Amino acid sequence: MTEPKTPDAAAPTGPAKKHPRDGKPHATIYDIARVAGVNPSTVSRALSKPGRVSAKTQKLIEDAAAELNYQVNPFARALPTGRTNTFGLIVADITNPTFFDIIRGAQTTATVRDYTLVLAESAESGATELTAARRMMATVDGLILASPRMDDDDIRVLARDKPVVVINREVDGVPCVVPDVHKGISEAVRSLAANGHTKVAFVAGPQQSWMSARRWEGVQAACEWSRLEAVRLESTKPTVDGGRQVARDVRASGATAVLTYNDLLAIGLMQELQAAGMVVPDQISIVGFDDIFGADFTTPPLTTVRSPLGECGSGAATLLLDLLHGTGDPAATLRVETELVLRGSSGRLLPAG
Amino acid sequence: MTEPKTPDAAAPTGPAKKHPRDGKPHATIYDIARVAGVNPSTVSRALSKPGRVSAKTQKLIEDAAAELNYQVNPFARALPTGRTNTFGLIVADITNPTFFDIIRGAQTTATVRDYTLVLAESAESGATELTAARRMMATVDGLILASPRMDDDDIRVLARDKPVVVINREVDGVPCVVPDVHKGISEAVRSLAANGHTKVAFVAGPQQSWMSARRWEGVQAACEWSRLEAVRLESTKPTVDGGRQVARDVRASGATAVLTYNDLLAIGLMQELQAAGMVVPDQISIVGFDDIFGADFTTPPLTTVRSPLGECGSGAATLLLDLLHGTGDPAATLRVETELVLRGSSGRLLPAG
DNA sequence: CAATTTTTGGCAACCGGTTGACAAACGCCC
DNA sequence: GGGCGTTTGTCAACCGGTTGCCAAAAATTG
Repeated sequence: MTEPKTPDAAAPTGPAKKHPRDGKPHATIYDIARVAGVNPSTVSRALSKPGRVSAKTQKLIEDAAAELNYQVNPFARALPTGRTNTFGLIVADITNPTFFDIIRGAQTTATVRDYTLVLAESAESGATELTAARRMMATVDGLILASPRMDDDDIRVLARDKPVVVINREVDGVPCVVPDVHKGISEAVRSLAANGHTKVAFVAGPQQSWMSARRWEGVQAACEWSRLEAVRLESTKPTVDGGRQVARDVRASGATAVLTYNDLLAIGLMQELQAAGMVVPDQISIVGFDDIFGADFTTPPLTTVRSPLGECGSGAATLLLDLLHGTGDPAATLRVETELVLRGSSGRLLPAG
Repeated sequence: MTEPKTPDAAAPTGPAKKHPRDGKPHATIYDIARVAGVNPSTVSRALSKPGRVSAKTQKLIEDAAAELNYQVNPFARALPTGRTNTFGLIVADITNPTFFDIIRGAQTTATVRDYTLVLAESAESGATELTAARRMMATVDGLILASPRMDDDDIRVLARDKPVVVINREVDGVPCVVPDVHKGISEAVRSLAANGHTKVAFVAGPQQSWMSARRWEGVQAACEWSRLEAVRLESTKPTVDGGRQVARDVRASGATAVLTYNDLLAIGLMQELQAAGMVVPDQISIVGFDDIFGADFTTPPLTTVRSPLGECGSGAATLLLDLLHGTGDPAATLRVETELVLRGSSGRLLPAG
């Protein structure tokens, strides 16, 4: 490049390769071997293969390691073995609180099982997601995809390389964690029917969302069973803002109860309807999905079909870790139960007046 | 351990070392070298040192790499160089939405600058935090500590090893990103004074929280300036639940306006006071801190002193990355501005009646 | 006490890149 | 065409662990 040639002017603070920043380089197994008076390979075994060396040398080595306060170099270990004790989690959108709980669940399980979590997001784009996934694949032992936007086939290709677990979607041949919408939705619809509602609107989520399709199916089925009329409305995006925007369609639909693809839509919708002077739930009932953080901050607090998101995250992590350790079914689907959380935003319809 | 001795029963699916799961092992620079008819080191240079090889061989090598769809092995690269293109972020509590925005900001910046973010949490414990930090240090190029709970000295020790940036706290000699509470708080207190309040309570956060101390100082100073009385109340924990618990102390204090250490406390407090029949803001004004996600879901929506958390996250990441690339001041403090977000939970005190 | 089995530790190759030193090849000028 | 400086590519050592194989040492047995 355009660098001056004077060699001694090159390194200002001179971060000599190995020395992290200041003083001494980190201790290696060779240092330990020297201190303990044994061979490096013996140190390696003492530190990773329990029972392979005699108790005496074990102690010798451990003492030396402690003295030098040795820490394994994860890269040196990963290079020959391929194991990193790390797994990746890719979410569609970090902005979306749905994923907060999933992240938390996965993170917790990771820590407990002595793994490290690496996080990435796909910005709701299948292409970005695939890129992120590919990049991650190189550094992790396995991957969790939460609400993936990429094709089934892409997922399967990834899964051939290393264990992959999918959340909120079912992909043939890949282990999945999916909330079973049935119970929660039928509870919700039955509750609405019992409160005198006859026409229910469903505000759908993104087109590519597998989950949105399942929820609409569930709503249709439950409405049919309870002999309610169900109409589907589209949203522009699955956010609070999207909820506000769909408000006029909701009013135009003539439905007296609304289920939305997720809580954010429900919250935005409720805000907009209230701003227009409607009273919730007297004039319209609103039911969300997921029971995200903050769903009970609203007035009235939001009735919602709870998906145990934290459980999804930790369940997926457990599935993955089991897979990594050889136990666990490589094509198991973990179904978690949904349930209605009845709060104030749904209830009996008051006669107009 | 208690493992059976039969050696051939050990590997059920027998994952042959290198082969990820199924077929062929990944391509290496040696493979590329063979295909392109050059030396491996030439391949290495072509792929990482732009301009070091001739355009002709460059192309030759790139084609071969594309054909074999080569991906560098990050471990092999990290081993000699020590660089990983990864940095860590440790937050006190993933449950706490304050950190959501910080995570998001950091993550975004990381992606833009082609870094990977590794996440960990400390469960609000200084000891856990230090352990997590130590563990991470080995695998990352740098570290961001958000609202750290460990000692200043521990932080400085870490910072000697690799670049560290701290959010929400000031540590001498370590680059920090801190919201400057002054502007936001004085706006808030002035607004309260203008609305006829004379006695203000501050609900404090965790003892070890540097930020809580700064906020209390800020409130005291601003109250003095506006000639309001300020009292300090303690909370058990900085959560919605903690907010509920502190409600009786708040009533007992006789204050007509409350500032809380964070929004969660404010939300919990408001819920509890409303449940007890008090009207917000007619009987009591409530002001939170941070403007977290969901702060505007409440009724009335929460007035709060906004800290630009996303900006903190991205700012810290930028600081760190600059440090890693040699630019950037190793002891700079980035101050971000706070501001009052006036919503419905604060206002004029109505005469009792 | 010798013979045999089991432990235990050492040797050396390997994982897949990076990099300093050096030599061959090249372009340029007189 | 010889002398000189610059590219460009090669060699070989190295990063720090892991692991198969073997021999020495220790424990067990007849």
